Amino acid sequence: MDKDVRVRFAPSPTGALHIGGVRTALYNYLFARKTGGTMILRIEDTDQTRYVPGAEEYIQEALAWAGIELNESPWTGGPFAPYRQSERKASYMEYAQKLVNEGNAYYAFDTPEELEAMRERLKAARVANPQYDALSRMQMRNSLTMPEDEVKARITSGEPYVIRIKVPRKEEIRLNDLIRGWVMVHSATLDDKVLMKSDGMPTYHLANVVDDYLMKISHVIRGEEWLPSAPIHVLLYKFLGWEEQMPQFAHLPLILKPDGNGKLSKRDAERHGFPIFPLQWTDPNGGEQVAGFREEGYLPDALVNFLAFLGWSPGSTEELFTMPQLIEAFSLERIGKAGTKFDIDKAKWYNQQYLRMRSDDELTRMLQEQLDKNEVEYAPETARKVALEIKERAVFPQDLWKDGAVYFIRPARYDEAVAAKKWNAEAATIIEQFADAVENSSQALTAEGAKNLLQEVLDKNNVKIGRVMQAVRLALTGLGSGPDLMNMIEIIGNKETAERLRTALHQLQVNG
RNA sequence: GCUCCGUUCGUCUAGUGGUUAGGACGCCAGAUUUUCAUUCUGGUAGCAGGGGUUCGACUCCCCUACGGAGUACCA
Repeated sequence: MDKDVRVRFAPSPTGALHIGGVRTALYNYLFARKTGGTMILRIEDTDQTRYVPGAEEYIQEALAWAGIELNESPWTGGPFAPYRQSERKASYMEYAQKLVNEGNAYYAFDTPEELEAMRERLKAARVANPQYDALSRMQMRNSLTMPEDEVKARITSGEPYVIRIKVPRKEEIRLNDLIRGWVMVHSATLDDKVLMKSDGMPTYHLANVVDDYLMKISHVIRGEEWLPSAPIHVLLYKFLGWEEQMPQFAHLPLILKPDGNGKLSKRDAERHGFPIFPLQWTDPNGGEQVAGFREEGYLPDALVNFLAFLGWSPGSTEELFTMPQLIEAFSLERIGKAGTKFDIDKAKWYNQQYLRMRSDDELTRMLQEQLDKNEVEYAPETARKVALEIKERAVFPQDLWKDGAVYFIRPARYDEAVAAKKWNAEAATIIEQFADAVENSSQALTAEGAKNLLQEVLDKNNVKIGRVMQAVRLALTGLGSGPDLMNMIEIIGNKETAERLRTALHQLQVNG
């Protein structure tokens, strides 16, 4: 019988959400929607020393921006609240206690120095796997090596202690990962992980198992970095008597740096000049500011599409998928096993595709935003025409402004290389006559009208169009490249056109 | 070191014993164009290596190499 699908994304609020985290959240979300299940967000804040103010708000805003909706979370609430582990603190000790009572966990009083000494000792003895385990625990200070009343006395006297899982000495632990198949680990290679810390908080291992059980999580979809500790989690389900309710696991391939190898880091992103965080993030401590995809002009649906394809593919040759289409096509089986290098060029291509699919209204609004930001005066209908004129060549919304500025602002200077090559007496003559013709034109020039007018001038002087167009462009925009000039004349109008031509005639030296 | 995971064009990938190994990004070339971009067309380039199994392996098994992750009272 199938359980209801309930998945969770469980970030810890230690800073900005990494792009890999966004992908993990996305896969959880797609799976939940695809199966008609429930998407849950749980904040894993059991390490108070690493808590960063603002991180939670950041996570919330980032997911909302990406279009990842939450059915249950600290913000939306839900039947299994609270969704913050720090607020569930009370429940963990109960289960840890149960584990101790049943002989599956024990109290340990070792100081950090003693632990360090133990590791050194084992290393010196050339033990292959120096760790706190079945072999070494009987040499340590814990409830397995101390009389019961001494343990009690230490605890009641307030001596700090942790609770460790008692990993069986010899046992095959098997787990059927949905992406990797059967994974088998021998218990002897596992160490007695701390379950409850001396500050009374659980570690990830205990907290995630307890909460996943209590929240009736059906599938744990998380990064591959968790695979090595998954056997510990399996053991906990077993010890707690929850084997039947144990969720299915799916460990996602990692996102790697674009060159060389290794996990993608903030440093790699900076080195290559692309963001790694969905939103801009300001470190509340250092005040350091790092870029976000959103601020760099990436469209959320483009980023989502790109991210979805980083480790997953629908099996068809289509590449453009909106969120509903992703949901429709998604399946865990089609997630790859191998790590994936981050390719920003592909992300840019997606952005370009999505940008040009935006409606005329949206494109216009994007340009207007840039115009306002740059304090440029404009007529709304002009902004619209320019936006449509630029749209095919833009990758980011800010390109609309970058390439569109010439429609609103006269050239402040003229590209010297182009001037040297294309500006000559012949061109100047044509441009002068063209300026006259534009001024004398009784009606507002259309692109076609402008073209005809120019052609007349050219014919009269017996000059081919290719010889002067670049000069006209230079006169109108100051640049050597750009969108169609005749359309530009129509957009900026007769007067502006003529004035720009005159100014250029004035400013540019004729040589040759 | 130890444990686990992985390995198809530069990159993302399709491919589940018999394919000219397909697509996309990038790159290169050509066409179009008033330039650049767009668009279109074409091209470049790959099964890590070695053993098996089989009539036949990219596909299944083993080994090696290489890469990654984990190895905290962090998640």
